[in-house]
Amino acid sequence: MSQEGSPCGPAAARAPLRESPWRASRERLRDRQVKREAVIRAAAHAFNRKGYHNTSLDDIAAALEVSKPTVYYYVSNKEQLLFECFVAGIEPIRAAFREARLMKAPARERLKAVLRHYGRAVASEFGWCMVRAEDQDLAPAMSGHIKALKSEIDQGIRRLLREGMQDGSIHPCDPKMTAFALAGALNWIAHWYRDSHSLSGAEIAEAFISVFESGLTPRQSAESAGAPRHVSARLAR
Amino acid sequence: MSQEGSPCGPAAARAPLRESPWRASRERLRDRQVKREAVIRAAAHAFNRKGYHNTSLDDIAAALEVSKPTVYYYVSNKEQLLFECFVAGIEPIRAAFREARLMKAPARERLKAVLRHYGRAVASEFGWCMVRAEDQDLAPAMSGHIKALKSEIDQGIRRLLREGMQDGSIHPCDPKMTAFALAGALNWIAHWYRDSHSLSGAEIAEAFISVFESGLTPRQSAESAGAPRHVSARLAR
DNA sequence: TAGGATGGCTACCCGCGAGTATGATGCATG
DNA sequence: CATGCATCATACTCGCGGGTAGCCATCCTA
Repeated sequence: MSQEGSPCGPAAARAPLRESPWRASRERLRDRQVKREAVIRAAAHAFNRKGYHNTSLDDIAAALEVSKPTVYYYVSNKEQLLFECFVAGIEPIRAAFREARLMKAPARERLKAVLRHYGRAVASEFGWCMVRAEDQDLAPAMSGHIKALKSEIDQGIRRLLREGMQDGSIHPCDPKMTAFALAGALNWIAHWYRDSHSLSGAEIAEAFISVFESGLTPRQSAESAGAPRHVSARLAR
Repeated sequence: MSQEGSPCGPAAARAPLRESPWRASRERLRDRQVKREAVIRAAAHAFNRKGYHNTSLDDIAAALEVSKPTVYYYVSNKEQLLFECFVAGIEPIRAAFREARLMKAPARERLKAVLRHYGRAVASEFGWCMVRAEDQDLAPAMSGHIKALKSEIDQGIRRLLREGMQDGSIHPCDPKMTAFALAGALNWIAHWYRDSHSLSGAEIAEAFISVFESGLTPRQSAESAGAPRHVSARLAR
């Protein structure tokens, strides 16, 4: 996805047999897919910079140096464009959950692995669209899809939290609220990560995870410097 | 702000002297202020439900059972309406910082106090507007104001974190990233708190704070139930 | 080389919504 | 009663932007 020169697997594999009469048409199909993705990426960038409502399809077309009907040739309407960006943003997170399910490790480690991917996804070029795809902006059908996908993520986090509380790797907590807190913190990355790209998505995720993991209260099992003296563990009330 | 019957101080104080020829005009002025606030609250509610861009001024006028020019009689334009909602949302947080500055307690407690107010503010009727007031949607002037106010909050949190690390009440951490994580989690409340009002803003803030405070990793200084056994402190890497 | 499929452009339609011109009503003052 | 100010409604302008109609170019296939 970093450059357009990434041919999707099957088409590239069958490229050698040039005698097929369908070669050209398959190539065109692949070209079309590449262009379609370019449109979606251009939309994502525009939404990033100016927001969904402040981006016109003329803007997107201009960024691609084509005209508006060309954009409409690849996507049916603006709403679908947002939806595609959303899916592109959220898919890596779903993949992270599938991956985590195969890990044989305590739930806290599996959760951390998911959150790492989550953070990277939010900091990616589709992060903004994923995070900010509002049900208010979309017709009921798409809104339903998006809600379902978001809920899937949310439930996945809650499940990992519950599993962690069972296997003892996670401190007892309210899974719902905790999942909201974790996801919220990570989602919010999309709001401030546009201009200041001083850190990579992975680095941000790592920093956040370390906060989530140990919390604000100092631990006497000092693993860093710090000298909590007159304030030891829990102070008031 | 909870009801319209809250007369601002000075006007109410001078109400007894009815002989003043300016009484009527002052009363009208107060009425005007009350109505203006009603307009702003109506706007906030509409923005809550449908978002800024999907709310027309006709909608707001209809909600107030007046016509559009009436709305324009109290505010100069839509953008200013959003700005007023933003300020109404963020002001309690600024107040919380001022209040915290007077507290004589470890920084972690002062921070918690601020975060409690923060959470309540985000869950308030202006929370959505405060959180979602985009610089992209506003002219440079207002955008600058908003950015400054947001930055003020951010810097305030960072300062409390640093102070906490100095007085030993807060675990060593990167103040910038940690502030982002805290504010992000709380900001995100505005996204899911619209429909499901099962918890109050204060309750949510409390739940979040307990997550931030102790983190996910179980502590052997068990203050809750739970039996972290085979996984004691820090597991891998 | 004809004919169809693919890909693209110019030029348009049209509705929505921000903002306004104009004037009516009512109330206080003189 | 006349004047003036405050308040609000009807009815409008107008530009932006989503979406489309219709036409042209190219290239593959027969």
